[in-house]
Amino acid sequence: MRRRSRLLQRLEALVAAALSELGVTDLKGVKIDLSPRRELGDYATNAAIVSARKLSRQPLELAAELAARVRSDMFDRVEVAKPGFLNFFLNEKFIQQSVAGIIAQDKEWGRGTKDEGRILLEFVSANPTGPLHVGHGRWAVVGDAIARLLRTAGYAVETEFYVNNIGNQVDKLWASVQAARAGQPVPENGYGGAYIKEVKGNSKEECLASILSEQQATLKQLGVEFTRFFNESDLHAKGEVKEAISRLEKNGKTIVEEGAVWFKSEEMGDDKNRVLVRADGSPTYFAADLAYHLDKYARGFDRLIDIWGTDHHGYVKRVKAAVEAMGLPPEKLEIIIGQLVTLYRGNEPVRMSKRTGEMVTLQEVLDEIGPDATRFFFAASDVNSHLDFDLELAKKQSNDNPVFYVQYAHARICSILKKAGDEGRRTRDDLSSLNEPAERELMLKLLAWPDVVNGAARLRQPHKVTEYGKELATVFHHFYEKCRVIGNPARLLLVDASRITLRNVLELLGIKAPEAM
RNA sequence: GGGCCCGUAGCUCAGUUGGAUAGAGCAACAGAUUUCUAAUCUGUCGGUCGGAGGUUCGAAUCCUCUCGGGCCCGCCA
Repeated sequence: MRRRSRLLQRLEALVAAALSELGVTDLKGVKIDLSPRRELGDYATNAAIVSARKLSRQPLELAAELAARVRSDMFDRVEVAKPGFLNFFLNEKFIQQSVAGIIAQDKEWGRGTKDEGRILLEFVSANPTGPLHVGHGRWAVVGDAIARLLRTAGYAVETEFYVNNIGNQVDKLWASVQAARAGQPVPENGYGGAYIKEVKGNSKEECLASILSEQQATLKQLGVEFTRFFNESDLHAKGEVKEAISRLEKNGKTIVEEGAVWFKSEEMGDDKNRVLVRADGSPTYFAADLAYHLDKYARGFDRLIDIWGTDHHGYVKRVKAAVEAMGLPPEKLEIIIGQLVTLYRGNEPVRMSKRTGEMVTLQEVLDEIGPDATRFFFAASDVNSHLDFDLELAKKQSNDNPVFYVQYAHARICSILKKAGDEGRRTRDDLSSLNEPAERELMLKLLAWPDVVNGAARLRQPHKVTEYGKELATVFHHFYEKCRVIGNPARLLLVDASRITLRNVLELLGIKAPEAM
C-alpha cells in the first residue's frame, strides 16, 4: 500500500469499507484524487466505475449505493456524477482542523515515517579531467533534490560521487597538461580546453586533486554536498575488481577469446559479450564499475540508485546482467536515465566539448544566475525530457523567474507576520471563520503537500515539487489579494501554515526561503 | 540496421499506474495600488496534444504503424 496523507488514507478506508459491503474487495484501478474543478467537489473517486464491471452493474446505480454507505464527518456530502464518479465535498471544520495541524507539525509537516529503509544514491560522478559543465549541473541538482525528497519521505539516504581517478582519461589529462606547459600542441585525443593551462599540480595525482577540489567548490556553491567521494583506485587497491571478475568466472559467466576475458552478457539479453580484461591484462572501466556495484551491495543498502545521462543508457542492460551474474539481486539496483542539456545563447546552440575546449562551465552559470535560480531551473523539468538551456533567457528572466515568484510569496508572508507582531503570536486554534473561497482554496492546496512529497518521491521526480511550489504561491497571492489578514486571527494562522508549507517546499528543493526581498 | 528518450499555445514547459470542459509561466494587448511587500493581482488573445489506425464507458496518457528531433550501439571512461 502506498504511503499517503492522513486525509487520503481516511478517504481510502471509507471507500474500501463501502465497497467491501457491496462485495468488492479488489481495489485494483480504484483511485482517489483531487477533483479537477471545485464544482465537482474536493476529492473524487472512480470506485463505482471500476467496480461496476466486476459486479456486472450499472456504474451510476452502484455509485449511488456507495454514496449512501460512505458516511463520515470528514465531508458534508457525497455526490454522484455522470459516468459514475463519487465526489466528496469536505467539511469546513475538518479542513480547518487539518490546517491547524500543519502549525503543530511545523518542520515535520509533509515528512513520512522514518523507517523506510536505506538508500545509496550516486550521481554526477564526473571525470576529474576538467571543470563541471552545465550538463553536470542538471544531475547535481536533480540528484540532490531526489536525495532530499527521499529523506523527507522517510528514507535514510547517502549520496556518492564516483571519481574515475585512474585509466586512460586521466593519463591523457596529465599528458595534455605537460604538453601545454611545454608550449607543445595538444596530444592525440588529449584535452584542449583553456583550463588545461590553469591546472595546478606537479604530478598526475596533484592535478587530479586540484581539479576535483574545484569541482567540489562549485558543487558546494550550488548547495550540493555528498556523503562521500568514492575513488575508483580504491576498488583496485582493495582487490575488488579481481573479486568481481572471479565471481563471474566462478559462476561460469566468462569466456576467454582473442586473449581477453569477456563477460557472457549476450546470453543474458545483451547485444554482445563485453570485455572485462583486455588482451594486455588490464581491466576495463566496465570491470571496475562492476566492482563498484559489488562494493555498494556489500554495504547493505535496501536500494541502490544511479543517475546516468542518456549517453550511457546502453550500459544499463549489461550492468544489470552482470550484477545478476555475480549473484546479487538486480531489483535492488535502480538506474535513472536523464536526457541531456543543450546549451543555447539566444538561438545559437553552444557546442560543448572538452576536447575543443569550447564549453560553458557550471561555475560560470552559477556566477551568472546564482544558486537558487540554477537549482530551480534544473529541478523544474522532467529528467526524461531533453532540456534546452538558454543562457540569455536564464539571465534575462532572473527578475520574473518562477523561483522568485515562490520566494516572494514566502517573503510576503514573513512581512505580514512581522507586521502583525504580537497579534500573530496569539495562537488560537479557532479557524472556523475561514469560509471564503480564496481561503478554502489555500487550505486545500496546503493539505495536498504530503501527497505531493509521496508522489514525487515514489516517482523520483523533484519537478513535481517545483510545480507544487508555483501553484501554492499562486493560490497564496490570490488569497492575499482577496483577504486582508492583519486583524483576523484565523487568517493569521492560515498565513502561518502557508509559511510553514512554503518553507518546507523550498527547503526540500535546497532553495533559500527569504524573509524579505 | 538495432535500442532508449522526447514531440502539448508564438516561446519554455506541466499534465501518463487511462477519467469529467487539456493547464501555467513568458511574450502580446487591456486593466487594478488612499489598503498587510505591484518581484503581486484581474481580464483578453492564443490548441488538429506531430500524423494515422486500434483498445476502452472514457485516450495527451495504453498498443501498432508512421513523421520529426536528441542520444547510444569501443579491448574509451
